[in-house]
Amino acid sequence: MRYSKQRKEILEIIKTTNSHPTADWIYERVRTQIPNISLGTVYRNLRQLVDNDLIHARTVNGMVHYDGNLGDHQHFYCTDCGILYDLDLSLEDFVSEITENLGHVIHECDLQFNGICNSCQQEQ
Amino acid sequence: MRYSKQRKEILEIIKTTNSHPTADWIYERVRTQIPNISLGTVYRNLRQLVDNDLIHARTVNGMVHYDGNLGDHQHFYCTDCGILYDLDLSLEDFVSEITENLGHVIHECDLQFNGICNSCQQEQ
DNA sequence: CAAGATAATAGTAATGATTACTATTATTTA
DNA sequence: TAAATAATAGTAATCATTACTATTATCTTG
Ligand SMILES: [Mn+2]
Ligand SMILES: [Mn+2]
Ligand SMILES: [Zn+2]
Ligand SMILES: [Zn+2]
Repeated sequence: MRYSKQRKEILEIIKTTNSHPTADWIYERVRTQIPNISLGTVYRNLRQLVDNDLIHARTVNGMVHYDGNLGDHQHFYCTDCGILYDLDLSLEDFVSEITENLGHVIHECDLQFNGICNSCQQEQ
Repeated sequence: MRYSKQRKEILEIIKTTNSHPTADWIYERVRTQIPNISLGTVYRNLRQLVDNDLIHARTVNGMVHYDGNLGDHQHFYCTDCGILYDLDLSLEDFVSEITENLGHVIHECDLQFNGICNSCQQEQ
């Protein structure tokens, strides 16, 4: 992976913002530094950075949000303002942490594990 | 909400399958019963059924999967075969349940809460 | 420091899932 | 039965993302 100023700038933007920006937001932001950058370049770099595990991607409401925080953490998504908050929870008491300490109201708990299932392991 | 045979058939398909089908899969399936049904009709009905809480929708890998199981449950997504398994976990020991009892290998834990955040509640 | 090798870019076209539109048809209600 | 209107089929439009291509920038190696 070579380092272009486009790639450096995109990575810098994601690393220095904690608002989980979308591709379009990043595109508008990087254009203030590199006005003639292509939207295709932004998407291509985002995919490369995700593939090389330099950033993370997560889909919220059908839109991909990018995350420069690589540490193991969870999120709270507000369906009203659309902010995707970082959470750092012990799994035992995460519900009371959110509702009592942070004061958020939980409408939905979206919990999903990804990995390789039992039957797929048998086949290898 | 009136009841057309298209709507009845779509709901029936989702309620009687536990494989979390996509819009396109449902479209192909319902076409065996109603050959000239429109893809637009499938999408329109899926949205209506979700809005009226008769089915649930969840996005996995950028594709929307529909779920006729309205009970509170979690999922295990296999990145190899793409199967989205239902889980019914007590939150205390869900990891050992998945790894030890079910034999799946967890690569990712995707945990997200949706609701109304503290600051949004203040404004109302 | 060249110079060749090739990864990355800008610009644009294509894709694919979903939504919008419109004239027609089916369902409900009285 | 007939008016009111929700739903439909078919198609066009949208929008995020990906693919393509000729050109440019970066890396490597002598
Ligand atoms: Mn985060
Ligand atoms: Mn399910
Ligand atoms: Zn909020
Ligand atoms: Zn599997």
